[in-house]
Amino acid sequence: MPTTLKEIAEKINVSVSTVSKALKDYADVNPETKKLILKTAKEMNYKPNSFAVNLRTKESKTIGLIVPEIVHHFFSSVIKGIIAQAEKKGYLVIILQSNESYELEKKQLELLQNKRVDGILVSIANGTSKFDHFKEVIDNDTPLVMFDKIAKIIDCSKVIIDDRKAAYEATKYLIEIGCKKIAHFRGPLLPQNSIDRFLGYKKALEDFNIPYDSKLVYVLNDVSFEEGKYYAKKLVEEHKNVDGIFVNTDLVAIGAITAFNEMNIKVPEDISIVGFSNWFMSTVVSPSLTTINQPGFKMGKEAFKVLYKEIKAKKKNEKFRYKKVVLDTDLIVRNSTKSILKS
Amino acid sequence: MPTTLKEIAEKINVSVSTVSKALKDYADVNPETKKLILKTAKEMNYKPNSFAVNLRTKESKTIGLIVPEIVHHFFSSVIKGIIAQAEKKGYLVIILQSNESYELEKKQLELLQNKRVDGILVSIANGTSKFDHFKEVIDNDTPLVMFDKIAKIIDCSKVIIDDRKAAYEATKYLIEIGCKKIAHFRGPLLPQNSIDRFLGYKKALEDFNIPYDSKLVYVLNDVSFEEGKYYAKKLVEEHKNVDGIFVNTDLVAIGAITAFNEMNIKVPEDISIVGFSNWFMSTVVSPSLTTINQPGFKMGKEAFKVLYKEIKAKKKNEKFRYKKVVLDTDLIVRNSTKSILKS
DNA sequence: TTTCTAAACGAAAACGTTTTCGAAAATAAC
DNA sequence: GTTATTTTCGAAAACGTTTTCGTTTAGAAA
Repeated sequence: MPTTLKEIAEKINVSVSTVSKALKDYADVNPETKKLILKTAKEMNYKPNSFAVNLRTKESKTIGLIVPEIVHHFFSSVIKGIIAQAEKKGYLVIILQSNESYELEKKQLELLQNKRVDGILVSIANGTSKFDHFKEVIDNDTPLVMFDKIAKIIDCSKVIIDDRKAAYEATKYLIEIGCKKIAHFRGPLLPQNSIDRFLGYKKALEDFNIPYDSKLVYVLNDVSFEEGKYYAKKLVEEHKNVDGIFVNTDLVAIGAITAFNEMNIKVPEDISIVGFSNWFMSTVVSPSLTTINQPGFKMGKEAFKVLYKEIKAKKKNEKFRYKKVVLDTDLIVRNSTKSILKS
Repeated sequence: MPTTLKEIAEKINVSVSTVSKALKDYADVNPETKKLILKTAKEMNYKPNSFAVNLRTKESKTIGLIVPEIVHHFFSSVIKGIIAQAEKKGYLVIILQSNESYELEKKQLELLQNKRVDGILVSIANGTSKFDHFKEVIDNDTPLVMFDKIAKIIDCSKVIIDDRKAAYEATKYLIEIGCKKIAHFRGPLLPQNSIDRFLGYKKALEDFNIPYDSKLVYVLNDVSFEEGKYYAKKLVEEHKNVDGIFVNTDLVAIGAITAFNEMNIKVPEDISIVGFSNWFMSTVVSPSLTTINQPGFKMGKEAFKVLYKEIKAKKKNEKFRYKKVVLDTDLIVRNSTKSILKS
């Protein structure tokens, strides 16, 4: 049904090659005929058959993206950034979600390679601890860049934040406003981010001569509102005089705030809370949550930019070095923290 | 670099056709040779070149999806549903976002058609009031289904909720718990959903003999937390004894709750509030928000199912009737509403 | 006139698959 | 032994591009 080069060619009695060349602005076609071709192409509403173009050029102007979860403020921000940047460069984005599962992640990675996307963007599932499937992608010569949840062991480009530094800043801030006994709520052991945030917390305590107490570190079973509530209650049962908490994730922090509200413990007067991620809901909760801003949109844009460079380099058979982009985070002070220093 | 049919054929001295047929389980190939072909194909790690397959079969097993906004609890839920269902059927999903802009939506629709996706799923931008670009898609014989934000004027399959009925239920509930003076916060005039929700509100008042007062209906400039706060304050300035509000969207309702909290007006004791959408944050705010659950994930699944049927029908040259799927909503009662009837 | 150059075009291969159709070989029927 | 049928295979076209390379023609140079 759609117009083809052949039909245009027949209509005005030239060859297919000439039509193709005219449309692609080759030099060896008479300006007059070119004009005619362009005109009739428009008249016949010609649109190149992308399947044929893909086959010929061996590229699809499409990339694949795997995220652990789509319904998630941070990841959807990243997705938005990726799509926005990709669109600028004429690329489309196929999105898959691993549901934090290693098996799914692996299968989807194969799926994307079989579809022959030009490149792949991935944030690793919590469930993956083997990384051979990523190696295969790289061996396969498919450009790959990881973002946010990365595998340190895999040699490829990465776009991340400095979790450790950000956690350090958050904890340091609590110390600076006068907190003396600072707890930490963290997620499960696996993802590197959890570890790094914990290490940042610990380092800040050390640097400011606050003794580290492992009993003040709570490892949650999962990152949820309920867990936040539960452990906030547990914390007040088990400890007295805790005046600050650095929480792994906003959602958990909000759970904690809710629990404190219910227990009539005043946030921030009695206890200051700092979250992590700057989810939208943190602006909306009462008191609004002091947190670390994780630049999702920007991370998405940067991730695509890096991938784009790799795709271009591969096309020209150029060598390139893997890049590691570390994005700045910043502390956003809201109403869940307050200085308790006497001035 | 990747293995082709030709390479397999040469290796074991058969023709390309035979290899292809063996891999596709045609009847006219000797079981012995078939076994051999399958074996060597596996050894050589053969993966069909999807570009060539697309060109031959004229389908890409890929659909396009346009949403107004990705960073949005409802839409990301829909996206998740679409991707999940598509994956089951072996389809991939290319996602674009219109940013509520007509121009972008139009351009992206063309983009997807030029990419020759097998079908398109779309939720219409607030900014579009002309619908010719959708007509073109249909004339072009590309399966199209609209969801949530649809164009009544366009004849195609649709998956929606009954906004009017849901709003009716919400308002009816407020009446049943004893509210006598019920305000309504609504979004801008354009999207049909806003209108329908308003009509449901109005109808409920009529049915229960509560006089409709247009001064109690506030038309917000945009759907935001701040607008919710602003109009909540305005409401208490302009009216006394308002004991219930039906709000267009959770986010606005949460803004209103926050404003009431600040003004020391007790929710739900002094005023009951019902939202709309059941965003995740509604479970997390204090008091938690009574609201209408909008089944995003299910809507996504259903939308893909309908599209899939159309794709299949088109492939077999069958006629099909456009389908209209109306999904159930339900009222989720939480702590922002409370009966004020004397028992 | 002949020779050379440049401009303009087209033939054809190639990308890798799918599928039709005819041919060959093997087997069955007679 | 001949004829009919089945089984198995492969040639080739087709999908719609892109791109190389050769050919033609016109004009310039000699």
